[in-house]
Amino acid sequence: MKAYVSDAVVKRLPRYRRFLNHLSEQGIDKVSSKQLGEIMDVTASQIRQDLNHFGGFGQQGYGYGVDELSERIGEILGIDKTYNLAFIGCGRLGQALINYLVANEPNYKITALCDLRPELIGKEIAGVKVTGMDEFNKKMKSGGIDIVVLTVPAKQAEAVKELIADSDVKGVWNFSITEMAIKGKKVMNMHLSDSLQALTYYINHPD
Amino acid sequence: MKAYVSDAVVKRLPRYRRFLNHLSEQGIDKVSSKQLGEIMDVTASQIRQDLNHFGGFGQQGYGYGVDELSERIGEILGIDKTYNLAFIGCGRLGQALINYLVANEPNYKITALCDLRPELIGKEIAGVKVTGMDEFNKKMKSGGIDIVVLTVPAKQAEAVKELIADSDVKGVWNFSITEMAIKGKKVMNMHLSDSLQALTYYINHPD
DNA sequence: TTAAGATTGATAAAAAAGTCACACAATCTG
DNA sequence: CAGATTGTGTGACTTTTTTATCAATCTTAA
Repeated sequence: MKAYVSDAVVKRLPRYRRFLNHLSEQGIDKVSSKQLGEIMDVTASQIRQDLNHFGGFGQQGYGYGVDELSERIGEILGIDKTYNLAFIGCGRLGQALINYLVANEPNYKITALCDLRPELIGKEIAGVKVTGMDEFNKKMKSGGIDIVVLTVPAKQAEAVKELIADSDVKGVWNFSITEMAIKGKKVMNMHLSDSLQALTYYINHPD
Repeated sequence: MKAYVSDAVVKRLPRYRRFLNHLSEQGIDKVSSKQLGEIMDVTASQIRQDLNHFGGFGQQGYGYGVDELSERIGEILGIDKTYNLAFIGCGRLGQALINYLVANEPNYKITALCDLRPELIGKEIAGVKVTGMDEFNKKMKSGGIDIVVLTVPAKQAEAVKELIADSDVKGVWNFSITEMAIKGKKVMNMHLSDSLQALTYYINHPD
């Protein structure tokens, strides 16, 4: 078990898992680092080295058990445990993400929802009632929320920064245009349009 | 003008632009690389070196004009020109993205929409009618679509791969779980849940 | 108008981070 | 037992980031 794991490795873990799950769906139950590398377009070396950060999951002369490795990577990521999510902003994007998580990521529990728009307050989404900010603040302060998902305009994102900073929330999945950095909290800034703009660059600069 | 620009630089360009636009909104019209670096938490050197790939946009002894630099970066990215987008999949995520683009990115024109679900076909979103696949195929083949946005389940994503490969589409903004690589097309694989899983890792491994 | 100070554009070089190839004992499969 | 493949380490290599220069030239204030 290595002490430090680089961002590059962490980012690759979910990708390994995705390909492993795909193999599993195809009924394939074992895979060597060489085979997996060919499918994923990375070197066998890198796969073995990445996994080596966390210990040995394979068997010499055999390879890796597809389901087992997927599960182990899940444990490394911590996605075998459950997490309570609070959504700030329940517009189209918020609802799309809720929808997506309910369908694909059962370990992320939708626990609290809020929005400023009166027409959304009181509405039930994925079995959870949308509340206004006052009630939501109380819920945040009473604890138990692990991750906040921010799907609000930049201005409102700024406004809830302090609320998050004062809570025991551990992470923020930030889809707002604002870039967040909150002391003591992990923030994943998504910036969807950045990626569209980068794609646009590449479209205009084919090699 | 340098020949090769690394991915890392391209990815930073939209971020520079975001911060510049934020400064502009605050009424600030000039900024030095040093100041900008402090705000963005990067070194002044990196900013100057990144921009140096594309030519000089600043003035000695003065700094950079905020609006001008933002505009220039926009030109480098190519987002000063307009692009025609086709959406494959008009569920919640598709609609959320359409909504977002209409509000924030006027140069990306929603041109064609399709979905398999009968209840969506015929519906109008952002002034464009959702069609079934047959009609959509025709539209794709007749050309003029620059970017396809994929917001469908993995299975359907696989099915449209060929359609995209045979079209004159230049890029794919892929939100499906499938990882795409299409010869001659630029693909930006989004994989939202990968980032949530990486965030989960960091929550469990605070430093 | 002029001098002082600031800042860019450009280049080079050093440092850090990340990737890859190779090696080989250990040990599993068949 | 033969063949395959992992776990692990090492070193080379590539890519990216950072630091350091310094002439050119702009702004600003006197």
